[in-house]
Amino acid sequence: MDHANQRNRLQAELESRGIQATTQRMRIAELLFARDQHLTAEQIIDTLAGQGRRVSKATVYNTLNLFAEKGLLRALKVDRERGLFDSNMRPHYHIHVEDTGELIDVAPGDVEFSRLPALPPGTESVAVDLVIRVRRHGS
Amino acid sequence: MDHANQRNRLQAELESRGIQATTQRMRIAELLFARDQHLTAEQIIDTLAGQGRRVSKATVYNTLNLFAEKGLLRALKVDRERGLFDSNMRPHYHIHVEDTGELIDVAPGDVEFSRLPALPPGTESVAVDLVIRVRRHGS
DNA sequence: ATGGCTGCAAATAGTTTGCAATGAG
DNA sequence: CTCATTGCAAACTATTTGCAGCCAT
Repeated sequence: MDHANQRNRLQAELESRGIQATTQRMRIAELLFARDQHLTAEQIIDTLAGQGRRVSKATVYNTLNLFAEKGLLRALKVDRERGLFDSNMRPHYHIHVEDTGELIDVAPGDVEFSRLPALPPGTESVAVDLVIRVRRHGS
Repeated sequence: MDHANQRNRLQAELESRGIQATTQRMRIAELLFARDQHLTAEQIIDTLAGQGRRVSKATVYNTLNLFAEKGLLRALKVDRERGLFDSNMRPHYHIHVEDTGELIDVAPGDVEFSRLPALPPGTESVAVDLVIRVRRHGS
């Protein structure tokens, strides 16, 4: 009962954050949290549709925003055109390959800061977003 | 003739990059390059309008994209809603104050990396975008 | 019954584009 | 004169919202 176990764990996770584990939300959660990944709203809609598990655009967006607000995923804004939702909440960084649009995860251990700026008084750091933009040689 | 000097320098800069220094482009350039700053397209339109130097939305966007393409400014995508155009092309980083939307420049010397990831083979780094997101304590 | 959730379609916001008129060299 | 640029309005895209019906409790 591995799959059912996974579902139960997910459901418990949602409910522990005050999110009702409805059918549609569970479908989205199962897809997103199957592994660390970054997906667009459209990819989620299309993937679910391809599985015969249609969820409306409005519900997908509402759910993604709800999840992000509740700390289950992180909304990324790497390129101008689309938003990404990252199911990996552990600290990590990204490499953005501009030629392909590909977004590669960088393990937190692969980046180290020996110096960081003082923050404005009265504020605390919420996140450190690092995106290394790369391009194929000579393009 | 300091102001005229500044204009001439700007005009030469545009032309050296193959950009015709038209009236509208010069207005936008004078505003943007007066100092290091990040402006939205709307702020530029409104500021120019307030000076009685109306430039159409289409031209503002076309010009900003052209400037960015030619390496005169950098398009930033810090929050989901609006794009920013940064007139400071020197390497630097940002602190984003989430409560206010404010974007603060961080001098390059205030950040130091003691470790960075290997890049995908065949690619070279174009930029390193670092945004430290902060929030007022307890908000 | 009640209140939240879903889906549709319409609305919104930022940005882009087609095209006729205008401007620069 | 010729070609690039401008401005208008319409188009577009991603995302959000109003609201009626639905579902679960």
